[in-house]
Amino acid sequence: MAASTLTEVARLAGVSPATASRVLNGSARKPGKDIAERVRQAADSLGYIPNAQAQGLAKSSSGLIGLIVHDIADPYFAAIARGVQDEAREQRRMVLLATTGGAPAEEREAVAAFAARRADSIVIAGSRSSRTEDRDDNAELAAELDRYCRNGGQVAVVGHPVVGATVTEGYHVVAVPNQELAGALAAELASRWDGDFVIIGGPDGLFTSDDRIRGFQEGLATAGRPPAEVLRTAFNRSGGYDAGLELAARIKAGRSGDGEASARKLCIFAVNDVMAIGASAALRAEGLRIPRDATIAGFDDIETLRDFRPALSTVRLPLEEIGRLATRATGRTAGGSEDLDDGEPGPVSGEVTLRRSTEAVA
Amino acid sequence: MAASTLTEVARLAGVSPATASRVLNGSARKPGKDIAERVRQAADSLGYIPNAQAQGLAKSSSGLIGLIVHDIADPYFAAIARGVQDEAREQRRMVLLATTGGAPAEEREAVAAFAARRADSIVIAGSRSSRTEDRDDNAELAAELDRYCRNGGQVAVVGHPVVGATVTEGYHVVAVPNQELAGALAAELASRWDGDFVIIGGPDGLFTSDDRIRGFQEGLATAGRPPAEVLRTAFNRSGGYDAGLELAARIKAGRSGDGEASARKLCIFAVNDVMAIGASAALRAEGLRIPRDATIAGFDDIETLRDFRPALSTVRLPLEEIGRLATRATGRTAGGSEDLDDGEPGPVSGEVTLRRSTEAVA
DNA sequence: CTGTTAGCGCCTTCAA
DNA sequence: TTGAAGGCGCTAACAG
Repeated sequence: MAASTLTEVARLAGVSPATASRVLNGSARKPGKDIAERVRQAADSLGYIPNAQAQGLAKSSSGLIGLIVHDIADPYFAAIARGVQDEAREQRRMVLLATTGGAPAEEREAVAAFAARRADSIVIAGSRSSRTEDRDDNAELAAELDRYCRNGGQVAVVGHPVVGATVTEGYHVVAVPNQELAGALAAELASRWDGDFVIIGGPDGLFTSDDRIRGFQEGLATAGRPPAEVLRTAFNRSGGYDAGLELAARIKAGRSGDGEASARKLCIFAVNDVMAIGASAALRAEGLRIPRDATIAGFDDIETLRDFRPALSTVRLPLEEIGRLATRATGRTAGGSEDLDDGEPGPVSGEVTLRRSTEAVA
Repeated sequence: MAASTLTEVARLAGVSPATASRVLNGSARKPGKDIAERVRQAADSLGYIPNAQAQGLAKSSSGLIGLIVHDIADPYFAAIARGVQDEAREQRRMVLLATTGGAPAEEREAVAAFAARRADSIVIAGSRSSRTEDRDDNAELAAELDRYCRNGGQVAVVGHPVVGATVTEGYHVVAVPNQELAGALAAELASRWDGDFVIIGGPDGLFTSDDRIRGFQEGLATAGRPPAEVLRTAFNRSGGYDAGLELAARIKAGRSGDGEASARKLCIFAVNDVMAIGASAALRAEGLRIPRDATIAGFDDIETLRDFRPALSTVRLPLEEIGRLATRATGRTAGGSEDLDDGEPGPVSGEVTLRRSTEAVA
């Protein structure tokens, strides 16, 4: 037994499919009140559910919005996804999910899949990368996106534009001031801290990571500090853990050592909270304590991690709002009375949040 | 400029649309090698992307799988979502996401929306509830699901069956042994603990919560312990926090008090990790320490929370696998050579994991 | 092995 | 206001 169709409803109500269609959807012209009622009754007596595929085919628009993330279980992406989902719900659209692990090749695939499903818009939340190994894939991704836009699709990217995209129409970027905020964080830390700084960063070429590193270094420079050493590692908890082990070894060596300058307490900046937590875990595992033996700060202010102790200093990012903004940027319904012609989403703002993990301790 | 169609490709290749279709998809019959090549070239010279909506309409099947969760930003659901997404990817299907906050009315809506999109299957991950206030909505949800199944849809529910569902075909349940595991946890704790137990539970009527409470009580009984008091609160972090405050007050009162039995150290069981973390935060905020002043255990073993200190005793649940199993249960492709006719997914297994938060301390 | 002919379910001109 | 006809892009039966 298949789902009942509009034609069946029409027949039962004794009208033409066209009329039934007009009743059951917000068509421009309104049918007679009496007839409308008959149709509606027929519809739910049959448990009629419109076939969105057919509707989509006919109107060529699907009410679908595609969301691309690295990993939906990563709280950073999960938070953004929540924002996207919320906004989509308000716009009465549905979210299609794709996870790519950050590989541009898979992102390209995802875009193609969304295009195939005729998604009205696509939100890309994962960080862009400029690693040379990804160059070709990035080019293909850009091409795929261009095509998608040229066919009328709307794209919003969180953070950085996709490398090599050439189309401008329908292409939006939700700018995240990673660099400025990292700079502000560095400034704050430098002002209450006279030890050395170390940065735990993601792989070279990851924009988000690179921006935060650059900003932090600038902040240090402005404060008259020398640039911090940068440890490159994976952009996740285990990367943070590895780097943490490395640092723990150094700290211990410096401590038991000959009392050189290296014995000054280290302030660690991990380019995201999850990495910072990993690093903290490693330090702890090596018997070091925060903020006693070293201090540490992260970035993002992930909600789930706020109960950690010592509380993690970080930069608060309105992740949910970012998701919402990205979605909204792609969702302008035609014919708004607004004067502003769908201006780009205002740059989001973050906030340096110092907590216990970077407190100076006697 | 609209996306190019199969017909255009066919024309360019000088063949009929049917032939083009046969080449470009894994049709049963294989066209001539030479002709196939021509079609393929035409296709990607035009940047052809098949219209999934049209394909779906023609084949009445969409390659879509609907996922319903309470909140995608909750790490519990995020983990399950990852499993679903992984499996879907392997099956070359896409995931449609819906979040409902746990309200049966919204779940019903989501099911209807999935049905409209002709999703091949639906995975429901949120806990069922039997609260009387939800009775009507639950009934409607059940009816909607029944209809969906009758129309050939596949449904998998994590945990408990939906209340009132009457159809059996296409209807799968991934059983989670909440009760048994909670019992095992209670047994372990009781064997190394002689203080009082308290349970922080979700609202009355939430199956997952109720099962875990019941199991824990049984475990206590088997160990010859009196039943624990149950505090009802919201099924999330802030619920845990509230209950934690309440308990903190009691502990402090008992401590400074007249040295009655109430001074025995309390062992708290929160029915999920997130609540346990909330409760811990409250205790800490009130100046109490774990496991010194009270001990606490949770349930789920959420990955992101594993770095908390003191490490949280809990019951490990293979969340990702649960998502995968649910998806697989709905995804049997026709014509497998398997002998087993799509048996229900084997019950998942969890594991009691005792860590520092329940350690006895001098 | 290829091409032709019908739809899949709906929307949207057009004419009545 | 309502109905009839055509098409959205593709697949699945038929014929050749």
